[in-house]
This record gives sequence, C-alpha cells and structure tokens, in this order.
Amino acid sequence: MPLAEEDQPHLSRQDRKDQTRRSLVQAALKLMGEGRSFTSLGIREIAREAGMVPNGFYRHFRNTDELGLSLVDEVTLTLRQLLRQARQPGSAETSVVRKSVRVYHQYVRDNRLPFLFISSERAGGSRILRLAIRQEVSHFVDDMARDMQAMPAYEALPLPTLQMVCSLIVNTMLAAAPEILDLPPDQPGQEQAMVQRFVQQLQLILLGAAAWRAG
Amino acid sequence: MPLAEEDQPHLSRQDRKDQTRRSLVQAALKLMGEGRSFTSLGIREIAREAGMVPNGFYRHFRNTDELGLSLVDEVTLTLRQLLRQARQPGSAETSVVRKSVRVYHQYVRDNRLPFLFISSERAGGSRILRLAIRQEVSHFVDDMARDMQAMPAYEALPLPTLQMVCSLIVNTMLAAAPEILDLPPDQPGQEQAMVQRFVQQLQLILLGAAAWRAG
DNA sequence: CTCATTTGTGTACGATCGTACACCGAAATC
DNA sequence: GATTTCGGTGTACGATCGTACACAAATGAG
Repeated sequence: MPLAEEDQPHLSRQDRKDQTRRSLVQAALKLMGEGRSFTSLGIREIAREAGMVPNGFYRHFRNTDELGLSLVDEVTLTLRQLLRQARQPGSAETSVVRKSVRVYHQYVRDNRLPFLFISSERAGGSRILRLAIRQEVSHFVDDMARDMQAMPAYEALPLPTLQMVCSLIVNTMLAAAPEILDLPPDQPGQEQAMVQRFVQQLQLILLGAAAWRAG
Repeated sequence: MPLAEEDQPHLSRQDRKDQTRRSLVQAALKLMGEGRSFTSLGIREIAREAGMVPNGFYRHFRNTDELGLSLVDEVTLTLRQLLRQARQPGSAETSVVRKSVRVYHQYVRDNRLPFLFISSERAGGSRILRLAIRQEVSHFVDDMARDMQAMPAYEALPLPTLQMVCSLIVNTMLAAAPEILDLPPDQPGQEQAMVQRFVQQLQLILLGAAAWRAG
C-alpha cells in the first residue's frame, strides 16, 4: 500500500470511479431539473454537465437508459427517507392527515429534483425507466402497508387491502408532487387551495378504508 | 367560383393548410407513440414524419411548444368523448364501478396515443404543456362533478366536494392508463390483478364519498 | 386577366449529436 | 521496481439538428 497522501485523503481507484459515476447521475438529474425530459438528454450533454469529455461517459454506462436505472436507484433513497420520517411517532395533532400533508409538502420542496424525476418519468418516454420506477413505487407501497398494519386503526384489514389503499394514497401523493413544484411562488391562495384539496382527498381515502369490509 | 374539380373535391387554401397542420400534429403524436417524450421531438423529425420538408413546419408553428398546445387541443377531444360515453344510461349491472372500469380499460386501449400523451406529459418536461393539460383535466373534472351532482346518490354533496372527489377519481384513472398500456399482451393474470385493484380503489373512493359529511 | 399572398420546396450554414480510435498517467498487481 | 489495467483525454467522422434565404406553384382579390 502506498503512503497515504496528506492533502488528498487516499481514494482507491474504485472510489474515484464511483465518485465520477455519481457526478454523471447527478448531472442528468440537474439537467432534468432545468425542464428537460430524460429521453431528451444526450450523452455529450450529460458528460459536459459532469465536467468531463464526452467519451468518459462510456467508461460508466453503455447508454443513457443504463444511467437512468442508476438514477432510479439514487432517487429511491429519497423516497425511503420519506417513509422513515413518516415512521416517527405521530405527534398528537388535531389532524394527522393535515400534518402529514404539511410534512410531505415541505419534503417535496426540499427534494425538488428527485420528485420531479420520479413523477415525470413514472409515465414518461422510456419504458425501461417506467417499469423500474413502478417497481420501486410498488416496493414503497408494500412497506407503507406493513407499517399501517401495525397501527391499531387498521389492523383489522388484510394486507392486500392495505396495499390497495396505500397504492391509492401514494398515487395521490405522487400526482400532487408536480403540482406542488409548479406552483408560482407568489400565489399563496392557489397553494392553500391545492393543499386543502389534497388533505380532503387523503381524508376521504382513509374514511373509505375505515368503511371497507373484508378483503 | 371556379369549376369544381371532379377527382379532387375543391379545397380552399385554408382547408389545405388545416389539413397539413393536422398531419403535423398527428406526426408528433405518432412519434411519441414510439416511445419518445415530447421534449425530445425535433422539428425536422416531425416534418419528416408528416411527409414534408423541414421548413414547412414554420408555416404552421413557431416552435415545438406551440405544436404541443395544438396537440393538447386535439387530444382533449378524446377525453370529452369519454365523458359523453359515460353519460349514457348506466345499465343495471351488478357493479357500476366494475362496468365503468371495463369500459375505460377498453377505451384506453382503443385510444392508445391520446392517453399515452396525456398521462406522460401531464408531469413531463415541458411546463407549458403541463399547465395546458392540467387545465383541460381540471375542466374535465368540473364537467364530471356536474354530472355527478345530477345523480340522486350524490345530490346531497356540495359541488366543491364533488369536484374534490372527481379529481381523485380522474387522478386514479389517469394513473392507471400507462399501466394499462404497458401490460405485456400475454399476461392475463397481471392484467386481472391490476383491474381488480383499480376497481377496488374506485369503490373505496365512492365509499368514502358516501361517508363524507358536509363541505 | 393580373398580381399580390401564401404554402410548400431546395439549398445551405454552423452547431451538436453518438461513437470510434489512439493515447496518457496513475493506480493496482506482480 | 517493472508491468499491466483502467479511468479519463483528444481528435475525428458522418449524421442530424434548428434555422435563414431564395424560389416555385397555386390560390384569392382586384
């Protein structure tokens, strides 16, 4: 093993590779944040944004779709973090739904790029990406349903029913994300109306779940 | 007025223009049907698909976004037709929801391109298109809510509440569209599971709406 | 009939695209 | 310490892109 460099902490070749690979993924995400769809991104463009020469791209991915799958992995972490946050002890607030919506609203705004990517490519141009994202969302729904099953209010419902309910909730949440991100920053009224409708929709779903009989 | 041509019915200049304009819009739609996103389409590409030279594009649209807005108009007609179809007298079937889902399922398959466009560009890359589509969807929701208000089962609910419910229903329907279109044609089991979940989700929403109190 | 308008064509330019090949320097291996 | 491996660079090619300009043909107005 060579002497450790002082001003640059020793990074193995693999570490450096992973680092530039991540920079490529982040570059693609950033470009999509500027109003581009994934299928419109080019290899040269991504490489340039990542600060490297076009050919460097091929050292990490064979084409843009392959990068897209890595992008799904990367962005999925953000979703999992959301679920972990939701698992925190629910404070006794007047309305659990209202608080959840507020937390989600802020979370989407704090993680603009990941949500923009997921909600736009979930039905977007690349079939490979669509399927990958749907699988991750499905995974997320399953986790959420298991969490819900541990709650006294819903332990009477069988798991498949809970999955159906959570799928509906997640759909509603993901559909709200691009609307949140498109809100003009100087229209508090519009924002308030959207949030209220969002809250009511979730309340209605939970109301329906409570009235649901058998699976 | 000149003599009418026999083998080519007389078309005014404006008629011919509208015709090629439509062919451009249809060309863009067809290209998106081949797995491309709208923002990845180029002027040359669209013109070529429409069977004309690149520059011809500019005689009709200044850029692709402008064509996109026409595309939204074009495709919206398909949505309106769906609503008109739903207005037909609901036959007395065991489950209205189940029948509606079957009809919708077939309708989406029969109008693949319009639904592919709407559901993918509703959260897609072009902000202008996103907003235009959302406005049309919102319009659709309003019409649907008015229809629902005329039904005895829901006449007790105020219009804003019905709009909130219909928005949830339409969201669920639009989210189902790309899943329907992505189904591998040889997996009846997967299709059946998807349809069942879809039916249950709509039933749950209606159950929630029935239990809803006040606006 | 004449002439201006308008729709679609042909050609051309510079920029960017995906990709192939040779190359360099540093890390990894021996 | 010598040698191999490999991430990243530089250059180059043909294809396609958006767009500008001049032109042809047909239509509508006078």
